[in-house]
Formats: sequence, structure tokens, C-alpha cells
Amino acid sequence: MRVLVVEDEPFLADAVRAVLRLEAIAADVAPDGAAALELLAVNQYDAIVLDRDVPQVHGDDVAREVVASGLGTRIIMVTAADRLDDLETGFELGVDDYLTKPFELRELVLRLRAVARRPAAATPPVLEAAGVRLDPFRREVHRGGRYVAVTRKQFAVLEVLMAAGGGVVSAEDLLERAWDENADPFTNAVRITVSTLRKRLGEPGVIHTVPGAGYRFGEPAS
Amino acid sequence: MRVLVVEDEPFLADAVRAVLRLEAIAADVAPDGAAALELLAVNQYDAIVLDRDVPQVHGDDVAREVVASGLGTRIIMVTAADRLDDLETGFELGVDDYLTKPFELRELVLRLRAVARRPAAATPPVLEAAGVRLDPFRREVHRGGRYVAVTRKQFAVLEVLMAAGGGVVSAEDLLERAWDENADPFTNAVRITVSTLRKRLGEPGVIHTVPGAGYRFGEPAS
DNA sequence: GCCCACCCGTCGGGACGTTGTCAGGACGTC
DNA sequence: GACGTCCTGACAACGTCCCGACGGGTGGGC
Repeated sequence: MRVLVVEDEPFLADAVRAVLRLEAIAADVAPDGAAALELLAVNQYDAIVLDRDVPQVHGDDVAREVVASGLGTRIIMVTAADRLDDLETGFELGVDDYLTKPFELRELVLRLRAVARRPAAATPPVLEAAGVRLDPFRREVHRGGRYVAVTRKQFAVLEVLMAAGGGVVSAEDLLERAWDENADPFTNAVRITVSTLRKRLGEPGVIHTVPGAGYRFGEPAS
Repeated sequence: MRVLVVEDEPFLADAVRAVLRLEAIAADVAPDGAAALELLAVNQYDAIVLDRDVPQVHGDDVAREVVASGLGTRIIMVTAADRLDDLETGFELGVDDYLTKPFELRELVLRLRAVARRPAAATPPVLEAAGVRLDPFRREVHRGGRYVAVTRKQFAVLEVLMAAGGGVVSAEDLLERAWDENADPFTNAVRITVSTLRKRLGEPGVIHTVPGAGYRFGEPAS
């Protein structure tokens, strides 16, 4: 396991490096964002411990770069402020875990291991396809750049459909994934929700009916 | 997205459920470990919010069960004590994230969403032969790159024929695999479906009749 | 060669299931 | 109490599916 530590405070950086060494985790240290990007371009890391407030290049931008690289490098972001907004921004970027200073070094190691064990999330947190953008963290939907107001159920259904990545989702599956346990199996709630959702999303339609099978999200098949 | 909340304190359970509802996340609630295991056996959850100290079955054991199930259900463990030992135990079990009471409900939601990001689902193999492409995942058929609209039955029949890999499939086999149990054994439904399917697929024919034996998919034999 | 049995492909038409939509009411929220 | 959300029940429109029937082809018996 190999980790990149991006931290401008030398004392903390050394401490992290020392702990990781004890854990038999190879660690490189970058004192700022620019150095981090350079190292990322050359080496392959399993994970990166990323301080948000580093000089040169902001931690958010480093994170963006790492996610965009598509290598599946896990990101644990470290921040001084314990603000939920930061958390939201971080996770929206595709960060895997979040720690607030001061933190226990032991906890960092544990979370590092947990995050590395998880299979790489191939799907970015914000789903986007066919001109539709769905942000789970903000619970917002955009169509062609314009905001589209959707209800909870509509959002849940759209999320399942988009997460399926163009695959067909049956009404039963939809009921299973977007409704809770007291859903009537014989309901037509799905049909209604899809119907209203289509109206909200406008033309051209992006939710297609596959007769006898279910619904499919995406560009029309041709 | 659908999660199971295992929490014995009714007030907190309701609060969590309410927040998740606002976030368009379907949630079931189990007041104890035994109920949790029952629900887990019946329903599929993307993630489980698991209080460590619940009656009947300890949270650790529930977590063990979830991990052992191999479904990849993510686990966020919630605990009262802020002890690193617990954290270590949890992560060793295979828990994905850890929260300490009291926690911000918003943070729970953010971490839930972050943790629930899944790797791209394994798509079933696309069958392709003789210029015909059949995608079970998207439920689409292409012939020479052009989209071909097919009905349910036609799709099912074609799938069986193509899955046979050029082998001969008898009408009885087709009835068995593409129809449900109350199919009349003396029906000519198979003949009709094959007929219409041939029309849809166009020339040159790729479904061949083997007199007295059945049907065969593939390039014409010499 | 003729007839017949048999198998297979195709057509018409009607029963059926599936889907989209509307109105209305229950429910929770502000 | 006003509002938005969600869902039940109903209905219409549509496509799908298959029964019955017919015709073409083939091979065997005579």
C-alpha cells in the first residue's frame, strides 16, 4: 500500500509519515498542491491524505484532479474547520472520507485501511447523462443547465434509473430500491411517479419504456 | 437508494428516518438486532446505519452477518463511546464508516451517500453472433449496427437461441425456457414468434429450421 | 405418379396484459 | 387552514400474444 500525504505543516507531515511507516505503509509527502500534482503524475498511489488548505493549488482542485484521473485513488480529506459545508463540497467532489483537525493518527490509519479495502467507486458521486445532472448531496436535478424541481419520490426514482447506467430497471426493482418496506407490491405508484417525472424533465424524453421489462434512462435507442 | 436503520432509541430512529425521507432515501427501521437480520434477509439495502448497542443481537454480530452475506451492503456504525478501540474493532469487522453519538444528522446523510457509491454493476454478457447483437442489460437488439425493435417474447426466444451458441434448440426447449409454466404444450406460439422474429431481423436469415429437431441460430450452413 | 400424413410458416382476429393518465382523497408540512 | 406530495381506483389506448385456420413443402407407401 502506497500513500501520498499532502500537508504543508512539517511537524504534522512528519508525524503522519512516521505512523504510516510503523504500519508498513509507504508514504510520500508533498508540502503543497503543486508538488502533490507532480508526484501524482509520476507515481501511482492507493490513497492520498489531502489537507484542504495547502499552498499553490487548493486541496479541492487536487481532489478534482485525482478523481478525474480515473485511477481509483482513494482520497481522505483533512480540514481544519469542522464545517458541514466543507464536508458537502468534499464528498461532492468524490472524496472518500473526511477528517477534522485535530485527529488521532491511529484513526487516520484505520480509515485509510477501511477506504482502501472498499472496491473503487467507478461512478462519480454526481450522476450525469443525456444532459441531465443529478446531485445526490444537494438533492438537485438539472436538465441542460437549467434547474428542475423534483419531488422526493421523483428524485429517488431518477437516481435509481441513472445509477443503472442505461440498463433496464423493472418496476419491481424500482419499488424495491426507491420505496420502503410498506409499499404495496400491486401499486401503480411507480407509473404515476415516472409519468410526473417525465413531465418535469421535459422534451426530449430521457426515460424510455421498455414494454414488458421496465424503464431505461438515456438517449433514445436508434 | 435504500437503507436500513438499526436503532433502539425511538426518538433517534424517528429523527433519522425523517431526515432520510427529506433526502429522498427510502429507510426501514429495525429496533433491535434480531429484527435487523430478518429485514436483511428479505430486502436488499444499499447501506445500513447500525447502532452498536442494540438489544437481542449485538451490532458487531449484525455487521459480521452483513459482511458475510457478500452483497456488498455498506455499513455505517454508530456508537456512544468515542473510543478508538471500538473504531478498530469496527473497521476490522469490515465496517465502512463510523460515527460517534451525538452526531449531526446532515453528516450522517453525507457519509451515507459517500459510502453508498458503488462500483459499476457487473453487466451481463452481450451476446453477439452472425451480425446480431443482443444486450440483455439494455434489452436491445441490433442487426448490422441498426436497432431492431423486438417484443418481449421475441427477445426471450432470440436470447435462448443465441445463448445456445449455434446449437439446435427444440421447440419444446424453447417453450420451456422462454415461456412460463402454464404454456400449452400443443401451442404453435413458438412457430408464430419465430416467424415474426425472422421478419424483424430481416435478410439474410439467421434463424434456421432443422426439420424434425428444432431451430438453430447462426450463419447459414453450407 | 398419386395420395396422404406430417411438419412448418403465415394470416386474421380477438382476448388479454400493460402502460399512461385523470380525478379525488389521505396525509404530512408549514 | 392552505399547500404540496403521494397514492388508490378507474379508465382508455395500445401493443402483444396466441388460437384457429389455411397453404406450401416433403417424404413414404402403394
